[in-house]
Amino acid sequence: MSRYNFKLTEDKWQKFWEENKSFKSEINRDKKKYYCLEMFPYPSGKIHMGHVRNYTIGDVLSRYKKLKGFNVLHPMGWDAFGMPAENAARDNKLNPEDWTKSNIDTMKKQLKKLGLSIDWDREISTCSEDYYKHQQMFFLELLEKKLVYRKENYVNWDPVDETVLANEQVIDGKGWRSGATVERKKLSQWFFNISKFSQDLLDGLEKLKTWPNKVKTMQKNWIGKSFGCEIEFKLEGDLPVDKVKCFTTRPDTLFGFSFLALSADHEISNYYKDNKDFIKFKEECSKTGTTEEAIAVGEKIGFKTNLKAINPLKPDEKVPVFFANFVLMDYGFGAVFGCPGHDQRDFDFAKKYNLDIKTVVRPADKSDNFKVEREAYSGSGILINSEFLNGLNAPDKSVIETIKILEKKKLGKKQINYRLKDWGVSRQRYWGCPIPIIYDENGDHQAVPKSMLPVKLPKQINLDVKGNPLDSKDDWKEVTIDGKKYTRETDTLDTFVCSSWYYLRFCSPTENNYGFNKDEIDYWMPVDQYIGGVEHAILHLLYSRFFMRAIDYENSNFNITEPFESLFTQGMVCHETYKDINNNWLSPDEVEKKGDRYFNKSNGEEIKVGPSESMSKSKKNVIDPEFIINNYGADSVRLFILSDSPPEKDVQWSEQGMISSYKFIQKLWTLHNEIKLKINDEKKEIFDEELQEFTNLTIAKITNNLEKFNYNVIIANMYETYNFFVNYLKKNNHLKNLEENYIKILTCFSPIIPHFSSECLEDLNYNDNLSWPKYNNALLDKEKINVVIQINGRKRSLININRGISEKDLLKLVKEDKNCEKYLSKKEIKKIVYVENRLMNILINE
RNA sequence: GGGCGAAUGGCGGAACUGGUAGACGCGUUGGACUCAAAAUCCAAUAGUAGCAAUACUGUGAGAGUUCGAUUCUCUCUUUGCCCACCA
Repeated sequence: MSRYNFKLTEDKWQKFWEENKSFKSEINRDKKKYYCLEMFPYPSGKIHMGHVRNYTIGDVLSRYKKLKGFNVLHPMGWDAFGMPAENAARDNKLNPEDWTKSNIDTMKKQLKKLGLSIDWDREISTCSEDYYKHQQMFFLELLEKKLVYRKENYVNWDPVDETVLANEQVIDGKGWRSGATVERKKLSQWFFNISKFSQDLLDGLEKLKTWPNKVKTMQKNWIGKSFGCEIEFKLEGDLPVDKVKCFTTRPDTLFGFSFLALSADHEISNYYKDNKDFIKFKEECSKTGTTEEAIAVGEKIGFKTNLKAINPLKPDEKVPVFFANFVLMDYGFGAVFGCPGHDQRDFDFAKKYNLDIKTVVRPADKSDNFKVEREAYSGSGILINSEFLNGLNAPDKSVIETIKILEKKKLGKKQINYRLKDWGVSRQRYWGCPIPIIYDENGDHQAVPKSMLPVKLPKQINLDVKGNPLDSKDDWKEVTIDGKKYTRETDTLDTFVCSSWYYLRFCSPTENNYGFNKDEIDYWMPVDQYIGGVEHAILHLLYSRFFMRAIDYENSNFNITEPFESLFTQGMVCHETYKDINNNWLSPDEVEKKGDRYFNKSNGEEIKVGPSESMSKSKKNVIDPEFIINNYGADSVRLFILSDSPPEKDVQWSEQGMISSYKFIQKLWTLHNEIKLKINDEKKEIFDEELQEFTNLTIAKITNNLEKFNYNVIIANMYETYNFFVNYLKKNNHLKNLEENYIKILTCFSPIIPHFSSECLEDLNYNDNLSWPKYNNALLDKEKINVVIQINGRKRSLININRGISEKDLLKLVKEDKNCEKYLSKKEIKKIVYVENRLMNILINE
């Protein structure tokens, strides 16, 4: 017998699958479809371990479903637009397209080495004209449906690079590249009206039974529905404004009203734009750190106006009006009614500016003399000091009652508010999908005629300019249509737009007239299982859910509204981090372990070992998958990446673990050859029940664990199976039923280690067309079973009996049992709990 | 500040619907093979006591429900993740 040569075997099968188009998927209405999708990768250069984990999980599922008889769609593509390409191209004097395409080539080869069951004929890339053409059409469609609009909005502006920065590019308030202090700047940008679907997106979550609750909760919070009331406050003062609207969830505390706070961007601020103190105040506001935490914890500051606001329920009561840094312009109406007694933030503000703190809610167990002192009381209770509202239960009853009263008096009305904001999709970047809009000489926008789509990105581009490179590309920017001159929109679309509909494109990747073909969509959609990182729990998934609704809005193309039927979020791949004495990060292959200590390979210095963290280039704690695949083989890598932790949790990369997976494949090969010998044995006469039972149980376990994503347990089942066979074959020969059972076992292993299984099956003259073995439920219950005997709840013995023995007969055996005898003799039995075939608990007097 | 999880040997983790806690792997220890090492194979491995049979303790802490709790309920501790001045 020769050693298992993973290189030859894996190459052979990968070639076989490719040449035979083993994973090609076509509509077949006689079969049930299964659409398995993993989040497509960004072509950053090389695949990383996170990809290996993600795509292995998806591949196991796809292969399993295929064996189960489903018509499986398992595609792969590239999320190919984005900033890294632009940066890398500028740094290396390349073209973003060339950089991206070469990365795709590399990564595609690497992914193929994993032996994934992917239909590569459906490969798509979002940076191809063929893809973004349809995206531009969608954009124009949404524009027609008024789901796209243009408005002014604040952006992070880098004054040195003259460019817009994404939030993650702002580090400590400074631009990541230039180091210049980032400014807020108003720019006119394109928006998708996602907030129109707030309620619908919220309701849709209810239908997603197999999404992790964690993700659903995050989306729910992100949408942020709150029930309350809009109230109009009359203003008095020396300005030509006489009223302002506020949104509140607690109108019932209106008698605790002691100030009104406006956002510094509120329209009333226009009257103060030349006021020196106000300008100073605004500057002060922008100083408090930029991190969200700093803003949340930061000091509350205000600017007092000469205005007075009138309490609508108590017209003789007038309170001061402030501008305050904690009031957000884009939530509610950019104005808050302050009730310091029952809101901590208002309380802090009132303390600082010496405003009244009125108590209008008391806890149920306190008297009406209760007074808010050290901190606001925001719990439930009873309304007090509130005239006609006194005695109401707060907040449940009192809020509804108050709204009724306000509505009757025409002072306000019930309102539901959402935190979800419209999606700004403009990016001042070159490497993205061009927005198909042109501006005429008056600056008015209009759609690029559909016949002129796609608006192609210019191939030649100078990236060494300030701001958006497209802005400087005059020969591209200026167009003449029917003799009229226009200027193109130079903003490109957020890459999240590309990934919001790619799952539709996979269904009909070559459809030329439209983004998808309805027949194909009807057959393949929705995605039955979507798999990816939890970092996309909010934006990507919400945008995709929005996009399905938006495309369907007023069209009704689809029978479905939710794109992803099930969602699985896998954990990250982690590794220890290493630092030398100068606090420089070191990569694992620069480090050598001797005993419990670690040393730098090149100079022998001792290394500090840090905590295990998600693999990242910046911390250098990365393991290159290609290197590992070349060394140990794809099956070993697949085995290891699944073995150590449940797929939804983080997994710790371990060289030891990797080696042991490699060895396991070798051991399986040795076992295979032993089994083959015994299968070819001439004298096959014994039909063994134990083997039959074991195989049946194993199939049951693996099947159930596959269904529940307990992939780590499947690896344990595989080891168990190996151990069983090794011991079993030592004792048993001339087996008639060995071949049949072994083939079933190999089939069960094949989703995890497909190359190895295919090789073994072929070695025994079985072809690839096997189906998933069924297990027999009846056979799961063995004749002879162990029953636990407890005495007063403590395990005292284990008795091997025939299934279904009566309580009486078992008790007899128990009394004879030497372990139980000493506890039971001369003791009175008070009670017996008998769970058939499982356990007997005998209660006695001690 | 708000929300959602998690806590089991030296480590990663198993445990169906409340019914034998610690499957499987790593590590460690001992042994076989070898001139030796690697590889491989065999055995042991929660803790305490014991030669052993066995007994007691044990799933973050404390209570509760139950014949019986890793699993259900309550309180607390620690920890992770997400969101964050959302009116």
